[in-house]
Parts: sequence; structure tokens; C-alpha cells
Amino acid sequence: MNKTKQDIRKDQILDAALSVLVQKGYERSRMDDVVQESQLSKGAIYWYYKSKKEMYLDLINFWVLRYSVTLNHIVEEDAPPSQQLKDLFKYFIDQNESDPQPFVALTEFWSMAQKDPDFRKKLQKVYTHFLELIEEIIYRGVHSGEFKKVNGRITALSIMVNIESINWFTLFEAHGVSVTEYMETITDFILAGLLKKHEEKIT
Amino acid sequence: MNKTKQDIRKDQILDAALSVLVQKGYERSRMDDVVQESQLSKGAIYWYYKSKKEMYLDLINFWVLRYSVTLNHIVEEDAPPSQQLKDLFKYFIDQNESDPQPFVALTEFWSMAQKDPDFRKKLQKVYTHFLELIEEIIYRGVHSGEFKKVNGRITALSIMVNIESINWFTLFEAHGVSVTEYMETITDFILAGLLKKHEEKIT
DNA sequence: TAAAATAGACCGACCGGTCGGTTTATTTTA
DNA sequence: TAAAATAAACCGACCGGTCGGTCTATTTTA
Repeated sequence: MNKTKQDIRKDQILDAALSVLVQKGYERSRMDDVVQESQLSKGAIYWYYKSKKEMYLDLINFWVLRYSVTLNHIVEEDAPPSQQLKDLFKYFIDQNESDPQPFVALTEFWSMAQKDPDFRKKLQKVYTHFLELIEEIIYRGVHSGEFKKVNGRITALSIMVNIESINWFTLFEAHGVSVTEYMETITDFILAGLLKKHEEKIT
Repeated sequence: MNKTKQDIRKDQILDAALSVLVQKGYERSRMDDVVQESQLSKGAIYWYYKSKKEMYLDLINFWVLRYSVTLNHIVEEDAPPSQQLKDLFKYFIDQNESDPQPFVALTEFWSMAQKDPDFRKKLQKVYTHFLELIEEIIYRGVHSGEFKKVNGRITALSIMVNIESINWFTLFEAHGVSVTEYMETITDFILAGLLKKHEEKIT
């Protein structure tokens, strides 16, 4: 797991790429911006990536990999599904608070996905995997009797969408509602819809 | 309310602009594309709009105006708030089904809002107004006793986010879940969280 | 073991196409 | 017939990608 020189360079490039992407978006981001931000040269960057597009596609890999470690950990931990969901929400709230850049970048990738099939396919894969994770939690909850018998796929979709709504706060004025406050309310809201009521549990 | 020649021309331009925007996104959309799509000339377009940016900013106005007619109608109709919310959801589902283009364009405007303060301000205004509409419905519901005493702003935000999630389906594969099916489930979900349970109503 | 050879990493000036916007000429309208 | 509207040729800043070349570290050779 120790990084080679090449991995370090790629990190260096992708760090710069993310920063530029968030500031300017895909189209307006210049390879020369990445050159400057990364303190490397154009030649160096094109040594590691054959095109602007390849570089940004790899940026998705980079972040998926980074997040998936914790995500898998949450799913595999030995906790009641309701707690797992809470952890999931909390993880994204914390991540967004400590560094919203990847979230902002996601908006840009959405926009890219609309135009470019390669970006679409890549994002599709990311989402499919993420949805499967959530669905897994839901299934366990339903199976163990903690959750109502809901449609796992639709519920997972809904949860995912609500997590993504974190982004709304990065961009717009919410008139006095904080992200944390909002997300906590949403978490309760979703869990209220999922958890069996006490009477039902007994029967 | 009858349209002048100029209004017609602007419609013609903005129709083309939307079409191009959806296909290529803001940056990759060429004014020459709009020229071709609108069957006009560059001179004509720059006669009505002083820049690419102005044109696209006006595209937002165009659609806000178009939607706001029905939206206001829904809020002002004499129906129980729960029904108003259902109508709201239904309206967007129908709109998306008959023509998803404006929804796709919204993703692009999100991306624009991140980079350009003018787009951000404009979208902020749109969202603020829309949130106020929803909040108004919520308030009435709470006041009339149909709804629980929820935080109007947060609930409105949540509803809006869920409506926007329609877009997810335009872009990605949901593995067998249809937009309509999804949205109907979500509507029920939200209303379940909002409506007082029968026992509570009686007391 | 010093010189020669090779490979990998990196540099940055430069080229060629692109596209928002301008200009100028022409046609339509009132 | 003057103003409004439209047409289309044109300008030039801009930027992704290229390429000849350098620099450093490792390996081979004699």
C-alpha cells in the first residue's frame, strides 16, 4: 500500500485538478491552470495522462477509492441498520464540512455526464455501487425486523438523493437553516419512515 | 398578453438556445449552433442579446415565467394542503415526462452557478421564490391542523430536493425503477411524515 | 571502476483550430 | 426613406495538445 513515486505525482496532479475544477469547471479549466497549481510542467502532466479528459476521469477514481474505504467499513460494521444509516449520513456531513470540494466537483461531473458517455458510464458505476451499499443496509434492516417491508431500491435511491442534497447548501443561501440541522432533520424523517412503530414491533 | 414580433423572435432564439444547451452544455454550446438551430443569423441574435451569457440568463427567466403560472395556480387553489403538495409533485412529473429538457438544463445552470455570480444570484432568486411557495402550503397545512407542527423551511427544502431528484432518472439507469413509481413512493413518504396520524387528529 | 549507453521523467515554446463577438453591407418595415 | 432587423464575412484571443530536447538515475561495457 506504500505509494510509488508515480502515485505521488498523480496525487499531486489530481489535487491540483480538483482545485481547478471546483474553481472553473471542466471546460473553463485550463491545463495550464493545473500546471501552475501542481507546480509541475505541461510535459509532466501529459506524461501521466494522455488527455485532459483522462485526467479528470481518473479524478473520479481517486475520490471513489478514497471514500469507499470508510463506506465499506460502515456497511460491514456490526451495528443495527438504523445506526449504519445514521453513520452514513454523519460521514457525509462531516466530509462536507471538512472539505466540500469533492461535493462541488460532483455537480460538475453531473454536467459532464450529460454530454459525455464516458463520464456518464463512470458515474453510473459509482452510483450503482453506492446504491447497492445502501440497499444492503436496508435489506438487513427489513430482514431483522427493524425496518418496515419497504422497496429497497426506491428507498436507497431516496436516501442517496437526500445525501446529495448537501450540495444545495454549498451553493445557495438557505436562509438560516444550517447543513447539519437540515441533515439531522432529514435523517430523522427517513428513519421515521423506515422504522417499525413500537406496536408493530411487538406483534 | 399577445406577443409582439420581438417576443416571437426571442422565443425562437431561446428555444434554440435550450436545445443547444441541453445537447452541449454552456461552454461547448456555440453561438453558431444557436444560429443554425434558430434558423436566424448571428446578427439577429446579437441584435436581441448583447452576449452569450445574457442570452442564457434570459433563458432562465423564460422558464421561470412559464412554470410560475401553473405553480401559482396550484398554491392559490382551494384544496387541502396535502392535495396541493400532490398536485405539485404531479405537475413536475408530468412536465418531466412531456419534456425533460428544462430539467436537464437546470443541471447545467447549477454548474454555471458555481462559477458565475450572476447565474448564482439568478438561480438563488428562483429557488427562494419556489421555497416560499412550498413553505406557504406547509404553513397552511400546519395551521389548519392537517399537518404536524414541522419546521416549514426545512420541510420545504426537503420537498424541493426530492422534486429535483427527478433529474437523476434523466441521466442514470435506475435498474427497473420508473420515475413515476419512484416519485409516487416519495410523495407518500413525505406525506406520511407530514400528516397527523388519525388518533392525533381527534385529540 | 570509470566511461558509455539507456531509460524514465520532465520541460516549455509553439502550432493550429476554435469561437465569442464585431463590422459592414443589405433587406425589411412602418 | 429612415430606422429596425438580418445576413455573413471576418478578427484575434485563447488553449489543448505536440515535440525536440534536457536532466538524472541506473545499467552495461571494456
